[in-house]
Amino acid sequence: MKRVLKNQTGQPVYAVVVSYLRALIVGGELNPGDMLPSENSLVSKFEASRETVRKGLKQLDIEGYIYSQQGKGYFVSQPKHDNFLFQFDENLENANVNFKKIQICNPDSEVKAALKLAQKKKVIEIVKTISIGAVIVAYDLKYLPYDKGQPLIEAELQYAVFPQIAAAKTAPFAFSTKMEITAESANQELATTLKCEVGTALLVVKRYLSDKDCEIIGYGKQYMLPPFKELEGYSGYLNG
Amino acid sequence: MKRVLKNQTGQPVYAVVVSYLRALIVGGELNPGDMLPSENSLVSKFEASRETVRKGLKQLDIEGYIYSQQGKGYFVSQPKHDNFLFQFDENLENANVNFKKIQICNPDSEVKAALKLAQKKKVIEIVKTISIGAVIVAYDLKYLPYDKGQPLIEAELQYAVFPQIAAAKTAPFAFSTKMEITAESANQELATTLKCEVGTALLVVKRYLSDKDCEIIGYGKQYMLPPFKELEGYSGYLNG
DNA sequence: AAGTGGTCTAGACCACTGA
DNA sequence: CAGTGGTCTAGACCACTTG
Repeated sequence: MKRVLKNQTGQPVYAVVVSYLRALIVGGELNPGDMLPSENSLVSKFEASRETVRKGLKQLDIEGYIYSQQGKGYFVSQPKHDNFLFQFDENLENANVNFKKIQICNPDSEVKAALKLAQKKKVIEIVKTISIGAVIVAYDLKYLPYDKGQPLIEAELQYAVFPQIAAAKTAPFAFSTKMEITAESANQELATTLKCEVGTALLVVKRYLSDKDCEIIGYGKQYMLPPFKELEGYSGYLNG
Repeated sequence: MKRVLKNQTGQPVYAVVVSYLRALIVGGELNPGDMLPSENSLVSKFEASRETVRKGLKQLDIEGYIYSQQGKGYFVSQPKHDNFLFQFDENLENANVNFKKIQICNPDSEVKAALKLAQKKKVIEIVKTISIGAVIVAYDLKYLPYDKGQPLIEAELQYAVFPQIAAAKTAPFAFSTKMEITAESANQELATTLKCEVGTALLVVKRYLSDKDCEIIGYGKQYMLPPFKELEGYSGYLNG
């Protein structure tokens, strides 16, 4: 293959390789399952070293466009349009956090199950509401296993966000979270708290925090009042 | 620095570098904001070439543990525990898709707004329900702009999933999706369709498909009946 | 055996940062 | 200025796949 592109723009050579191949894929000239040109032919085309070409191919791999099979070649991936990335802000930006209470209590059956607690163990409950201006948009509950004699540092827990609370117990990278999203009708208590009518459909986000041994270290539940608080996610390619 | 680890396992050298540094981060010896050893000191420690060390550092970058700043060094990232990855299966596995109807119609104001349509333009509406055994768990609506004279290929659209429909109009990688999640109470029509009571809280997923010019090429809305259909997402590290 | 990708090296030059 | 990371090379050896 003859070289087809010059590096006029000051872009690194590997970035030119990326742009060239990504354009073929996004443009539909190369489709899922198709084989890409071999490393060696790209080396000729771009008059670059093999490692440079590989750097570009690695980038496309990271971005999800291609994958490689040793001994065979590089292939265009099946696009994953079912994977969505969400950013869940426990406290919305420009929202006020209204701390309600913090206490040590006996968990109800839901919380006990979520935290996988032994029979008699108590939990720390942290309750707050989130509001925008005068409108209450969410009601937030968090539960942590309570170790006997452990001091209860209200000041630290009041405004802390869930991952911070967990990070206090383990290293910042040593835990993961599972989230469940569902819908519930507001009962009397929720309706009073959120100042909505009984029966209003609420968006519910449950979070389970686990440490690296997969022990559950926290359970949280947030009731969100549409349309004031909803969730947004994104899926897609079109990078670069 | 002296070399600390031998490659006894047959692992590539760069993978040893990754394991070594990741253990420091997950173990809490290196914390967000901390500077990592320089490339050259890792070269000495592992008796590897600079490119090999860089390959390992690149891997940790991809995994979200570290980032680099030219002229300064590598640093431990702030963990992002707010980012969740969801897989939204339009049709659940082991579920039955019950095709309801497909028609060309005038959009109501919601659909017109979602598709950003000109005044008189018509849309294709595709309606189906999803059930598990005898239980209807979701009601699915999709809307596509209708171009005059365009043939309506029912057979192709009946069981197609949204990304497939979109891919027919553009290249497989040339579009992206935005998703909104909210909750709604079942009205009379939804209650009848989903065989639930009026007022039941439903989970609602809206999807907006856009091509690479950011033109909206499809709008979908799915009403999901908890607890039969909900959503699950994951956030976390602990890789490797 | 020929072609593919996977790992690794020893060196080069550059751009950027901070003392 | 010395030290950092960013790009790039020309070659080597290996493991894997296919004819």
